[in-house]
Amino acid sequence: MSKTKPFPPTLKQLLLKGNEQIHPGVSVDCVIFGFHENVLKILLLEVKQANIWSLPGGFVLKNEEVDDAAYRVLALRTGLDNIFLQQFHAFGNPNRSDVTFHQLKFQEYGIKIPKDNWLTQRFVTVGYYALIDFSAAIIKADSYDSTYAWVDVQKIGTLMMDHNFIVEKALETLRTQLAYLPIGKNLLPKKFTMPEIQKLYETILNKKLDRRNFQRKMLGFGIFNKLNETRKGGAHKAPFLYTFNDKKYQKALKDGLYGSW
Amino acid sequence: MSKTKPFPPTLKQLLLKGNEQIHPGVSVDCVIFGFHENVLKILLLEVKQANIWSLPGGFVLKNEEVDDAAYRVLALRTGLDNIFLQQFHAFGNPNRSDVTFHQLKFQEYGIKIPKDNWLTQRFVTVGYYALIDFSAAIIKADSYDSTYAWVDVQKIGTLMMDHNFIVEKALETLRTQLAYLPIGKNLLPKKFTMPEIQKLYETILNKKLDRRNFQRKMLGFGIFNKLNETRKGGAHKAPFLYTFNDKKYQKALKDGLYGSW
DNA sequence: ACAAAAGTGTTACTTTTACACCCATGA
DNA sequence: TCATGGGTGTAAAAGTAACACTTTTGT
Repeated sequence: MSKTKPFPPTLKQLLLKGNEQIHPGVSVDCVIFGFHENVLKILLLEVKQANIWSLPGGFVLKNEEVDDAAYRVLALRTGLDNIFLQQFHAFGNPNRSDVTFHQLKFQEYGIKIPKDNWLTQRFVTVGYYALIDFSAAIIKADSYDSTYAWVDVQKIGTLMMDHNFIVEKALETLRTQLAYLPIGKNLLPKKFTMPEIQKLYETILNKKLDRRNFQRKMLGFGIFNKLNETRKGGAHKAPFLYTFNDKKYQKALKDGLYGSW
Repeated sequence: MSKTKPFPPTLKQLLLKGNEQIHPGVSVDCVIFGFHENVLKILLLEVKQANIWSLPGGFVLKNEEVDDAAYRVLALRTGLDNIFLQQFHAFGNPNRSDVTFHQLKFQEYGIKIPKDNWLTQRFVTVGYYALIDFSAAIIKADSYDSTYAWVDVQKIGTLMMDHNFIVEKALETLRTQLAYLPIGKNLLPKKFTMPEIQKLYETILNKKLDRRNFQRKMLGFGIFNKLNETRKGGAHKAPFLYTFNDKKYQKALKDGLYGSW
């Protein structure tokens, strides 16, 4: 500890009185996906003092719906509201506790967290994944003064605690749901091209798809509007732009893309 | 209160010291499916004093994996071990608290639960569903002296708190997973006939299926062994018996039944 | 012998896959 | 003018859906 910063009252309050406002033993963690330059990325925060990266997460307030806690975290971090956010799994490993994380955080202020403080107990965390429009998000690091980064899902290093596992599970869920949910709306800008959404699907599935069959299938879902504009840019024919047909998109979200059986 | 029973020390301990052993604010609830006489049923417990039915559930111990808590509840209730048990959703409504339930329970012993006791706070519950062989289960009601019943999923009345919602969600999950998981192994006896498993599928999907197409599809999965025995009984041709091919079943559980994409 | 339900196969239809040629764009 | 990548259509293959007659069993 080179220098001890003044302990912010809010942090102190968190430590001593947090348990009065915070639902005990439960947290939320968000795997926030964005798609940028044809790469699927997730938003990570760095715990500077601990020199380790983690998922954006937070506590659940007493009297707060757990889903709302996740929305709160998402809005706090991205400035975005009204987003595709989906719970995918609860993680209940008995070793999941943020002891090291919190100790390092508070250590910075010359504070040692007392034994048996509510903060150091095991937290069961509920995992959510969000699909956001990369270009619309304005990321904020948190009061714990972390920094952030968008990291290619293919190149994620070692994360805090079981966060790598959580990301894996989120990806797995996303892959599964791709088959029956209209993914893309929130990951892509309003107007997008077929090659763009195809790239998105290929990235998520980690697999090349046939251009023509992909387009036929996608259009077959009937959830797109074809615009009379093209996106110029490359040394090739300019692809058409599409938007999601909101009404049909909402229906597909509810009913799924296939009936099966 | 006609007569107050002696307050059992274990219950008293639960009230006063439970928070020392129990992970705060989190519980598990199990939707236990069984298939009997061609009807899909779930196991419900009656809270006698409250005259209301509920899902079998329980607390999570400190240092206990949440999944293990669900296994514990399942084993406690059914005597069964090594069962298909799957987490499907966490329920975090801020109103979910067992206040009435617990009050009525303790009232029976002439005890009023103090305000702010750990028992009466909101619990976030993690929902699990299990598929069990109805004929193999030996059901135990719990120390809270409830009684139990297997109830047709089509005829479930009003349950405690949000338990109806939990059951709905479990059914929905089961329906979705039917498309890519080999359901049936745990719901059916070791040997079963095509008409039996078809009935099971029809019940879960709430839809009639074509006998011939169903059989072709099922057998196409390659996870059954056809036996040289038939099940006699009705005034009609005796259907053949099948068993699951364990090796291929396990593989299908892991990889799913289709590849898609 | 009759009613009830199971065994079995074929044909039409739909969906998926594989594949090739032409066209607009920017360098 | 050329390289790049997008637009488009068709034929073969696989999978799904629809459908009828025969067989076994118990009464």
